[in-house]
Amino acid sequence: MNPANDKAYRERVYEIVRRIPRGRVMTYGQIAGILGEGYTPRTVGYVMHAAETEGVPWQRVINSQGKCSTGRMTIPVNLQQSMLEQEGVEFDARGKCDLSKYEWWPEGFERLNDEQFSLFGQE
DNA sequence: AACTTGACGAGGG
DNA sequence: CCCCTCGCCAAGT
Repeated sequence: MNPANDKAYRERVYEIVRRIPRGRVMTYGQIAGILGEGYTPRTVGYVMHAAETEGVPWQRVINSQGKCSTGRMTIPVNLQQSMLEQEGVEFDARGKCDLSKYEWWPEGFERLNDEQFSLFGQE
């Protein structure tokens, strides 16, 4: 099966992203780690392409260095960064934010198996 | 089918 | 802290 073409595959990523609180962020690798099997930081990044149209707060997902890496694509880095700044996330002059301060972990879900995922969607 | 290019990340120098 | 290499895996050419 082709992960990126599988709706359920993408939904797992979005399900997590939708839960990131305002003013907090998660990294691609972190999400891949939580989902486990079949997910890698790269595929999570790829799935985020379509996030804009899926109604998820895509701006809250950044790279492991605390920077926005949208620059090479259609979305300008400054847009993502300014959206986050509007939520209260502070960046230094080099465009990096303090992950130890803003990184968010969904409570109790350091790693998800199938059973946990079904619970994850419910409040 | 080969080859390049990413919204990535860890590790070494 | 910056730069490079390598592993990763899907897409575009």
